[in-house]
Parts: sequence; structure tokens; C-alpha cells
Amino acid sequence: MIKISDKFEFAKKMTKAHLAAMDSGTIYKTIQKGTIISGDSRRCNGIPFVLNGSLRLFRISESGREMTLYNIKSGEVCIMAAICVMGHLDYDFTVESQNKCDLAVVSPDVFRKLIIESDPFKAYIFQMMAGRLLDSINKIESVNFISIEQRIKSYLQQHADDDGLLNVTHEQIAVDLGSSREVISRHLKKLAAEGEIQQKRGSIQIFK
Amino acid sequence: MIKISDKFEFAKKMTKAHLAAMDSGTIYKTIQKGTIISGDSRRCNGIPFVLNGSLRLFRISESGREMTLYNIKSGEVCIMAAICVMGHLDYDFTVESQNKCDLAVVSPDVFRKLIIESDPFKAYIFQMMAGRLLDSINKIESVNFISIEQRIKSYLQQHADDDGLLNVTHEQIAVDLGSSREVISRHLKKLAAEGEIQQKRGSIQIFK
DNA sequence: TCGCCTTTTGTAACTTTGTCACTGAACAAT
DNA sequence: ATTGTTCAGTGACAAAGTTACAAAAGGCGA
Repeated sequence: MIKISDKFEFAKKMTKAHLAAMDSGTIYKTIQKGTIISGDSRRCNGIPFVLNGSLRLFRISESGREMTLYNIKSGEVCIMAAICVMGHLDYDFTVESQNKCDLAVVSPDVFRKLIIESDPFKAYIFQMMAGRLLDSINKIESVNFISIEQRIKSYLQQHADDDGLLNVTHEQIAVDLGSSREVISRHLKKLAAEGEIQQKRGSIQIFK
Repeated sequence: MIKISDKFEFAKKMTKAHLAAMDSGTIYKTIQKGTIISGDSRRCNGIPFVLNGSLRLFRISESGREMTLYNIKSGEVCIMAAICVMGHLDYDFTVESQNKCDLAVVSPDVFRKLIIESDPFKAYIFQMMAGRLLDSINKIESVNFISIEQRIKSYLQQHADDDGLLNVTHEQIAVDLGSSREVISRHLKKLAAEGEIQQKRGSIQIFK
């Protein structure tokens, strides 16, 4: 079983005592794709560190529209959980696994101890938070300044594998971009007509 | 002349040595309304702590559209400057004073020293960053989920003084909400017709 | 292999929001 | 009072999002 200290560089700089404390307050678990680990009236019972796989943090509006805020990849931590634990705030985001995931869930108490005592731990959380803030600012800008067509194109580029293939539905793209399926369909159709992509059910092949 | 340690609580918990270091690396300055202190091809030459007044951090899109990302109030620090200094990144936001401001600009070197050595300093920056991240996430949500009319109403509520008066132009509201003046004008006209507000040139009076 | 069900995609009509190109009104300074 | 500048109003249009369906694709059991 892989542990935090195997995957996270910061752990290598921690003292033996802190590592032991972290270990004793950590529950390792493997979850299947589509598992909701937080939100949906579930309280935050620990801070998830992702060892393998990736999580998706999203919100659902009052009208039921869903929007991805960001993904948490392998080697990253759910920084919103961390912030809520530190500020004793409520955590009303929903976090869902996008595939089979190995998680290390650190208990709030141990987290609070480490964030105060351990410099490497603190530095790591700091860095994650800064990165997320930059991401968020970029997202705000992107939503306001960039046309949906451009954003779809970027999305396709970023999510395509080496062969230019994506296994996503129009709905998924819409949710990730904070748009709606119909809009995505319209633009994909246009891109297909222009010969930039080819569509199949549940997947998209991009060219050039 | 007011100093950082007079306005910022965290300074009261710092050691004498760190306070002295901070002092020696800080330049105090007063700037007039509308002064641009960062961005516009200006490099970041220090981290501004706001003693009085408030700053506005914004971005300008390629098409020239301007959008406020957030305001930095008295007792706060420009966290984007801090992040850029820590990550040695470029700082391509624009920061402008919204009124007459007293600033304490801490040099990057001293900032980097304090962020490593001083726990109270670190804790303060941490807290500011967390707050800003929450704000940003809320902004993303608000832009995606809430109608412009609702957002205008919230804006009016939040920015009105005790008598329900706001001294803002339609253009300012548009920039702060990431919308356009014409849209704001349309909705304000509607609100005025419904008797919820009364408009004058450069100011709005809200009722109830 | 055929029908059935679910998921995914397509589409038309409509509303909301944003853009463009002006016009006019309010205020300040000379 | 004239002039220039900033602020607000407006109509026509474009882009994006919503509503309400219909149609196709794929999986699955009989």
C-alpha cells in the first residue's frame, strides 16, 4: 500500500515525529469512480491527499446547474478542505472521484497540529494554496474575457491524449466550462464542419 | 506617520528582531487616488500593505475590456504580489488606488525572509491567501450561476452607505461585475422604473 | 436478432447578456 | 455662454444560455 510519504515530496523533509503523527492520524482508502467523498450534506471528516487518480471539486447552483471548480490530481491535496478545517468553516462543495482513487485522509486534528508545527508541511500547503488561487483568478478571467468557442478549443487541446483523442461527453465539457450542453454541441458541430474534429458518441478526435 | 505595526495585528506578535528587519525593508508612501502602483509593464518592486484607503486589482483583456478581480482594503496586503514574489513569477495584474492611500511597501527580500522565519507573519499571509481563495471561488460561482440583475442588486446593497447612497457610475459597476455599461444601464433603468432606486449622474439612491 | 431502455446528441425557438455605433444630457472650466 | 469631457440612453445586432422536444447510438435481456 502506497503512503503519503511515498508520493509527496514534502514528507521527505518532515521530522520522524511529525511523520509518525501524520501516519497515526491518516486513514488510507481506495474509492471507485464516481464516489462522492464530501459535500451533499456530508461534513468534512478529514483532508484528502490524492495518491492516485483524480478528484473533481464542483458546486451545484440553486437551479441545479453544476459547475466544476477544479480538479485535484495525484500528488495534490484538497485545499478547500484544508481551509475549512483551519477556519472551522462549513464545507459546502461536492468532491467526487473521476476514476479509481487512492486517498490518504488526514484527520482535522492532526492536520491542525502539522500546519502549526511542521515547516515542510506548512510550505507544501502554502504552495498548493497559491497555485489554486492563481488557477481561480485565471478561471475568472477566462470566463469573462474569452469566447466559449476559444475555451472549448483549449479544453480539447488540454484534455486530448497523445493521439488527439478525448473520451468525454458534451455534458462533461459543459460542466467543466460552466456552460450548457446545447452550447457545446453547437460549437462542436461547427468545429466538425470545419474539419478540426471528428465526433463519435462519447468521444472526440481532434486533428492538427 | 502610521506604521505597519500600528495597523496590523500580526506585527504585535512578531519578535523585535523581525520587526526591525521589516522596518528596515519597508518604504512608506502616500499615493493619490487613481495612482497605478503595479502592472502596466511595471515590475513588482515590493509587496504593498494597505494602511489606509483601498486598492483595486484588475486585469485588462486583449480586447481592452477591464475587470476588477478584487479590492484590497485597509489592513490587508496585496496577496498576488506576495505570491509572485515567493514564486518568482511575473506580475501582470494592474493595481490602482481607489482613493488616497497610505501604503507600506515591503521589499521582496525582506518579505521572503519573514515568510520563512516569522510565524506570525506567515500565519497572516496564510490567512489572507485563504480568504482571497474563498472570495475567488465565490466570484466564479456568482458569475456562472447568478443573473446579472441579481448581481447588480447585491452590488448596490453592498456598496451603499447607511443612507442607501452610492457614488458610482454605471461604468464602474460594469467593470466590478465584469459586465458592460450598457447592460448595467438597462437594468438600472428597469430598477428605477420599479421604484427600487433613483438615479442621478454619478450616484444611485437605493430604497428599502 | 429484435425490441426496449438509457444515454448521448441534435435542433428550433426564445430569453438574456454583451457589443457596436451612435445620441443626448449634465457638469466643469474658461 | 461656449466648449469640451464625462456619463447615461438607445436601437440593432451578435453571442451565449434556456426550454422543450426529437432522434440517434449503444447496451442488454429475451
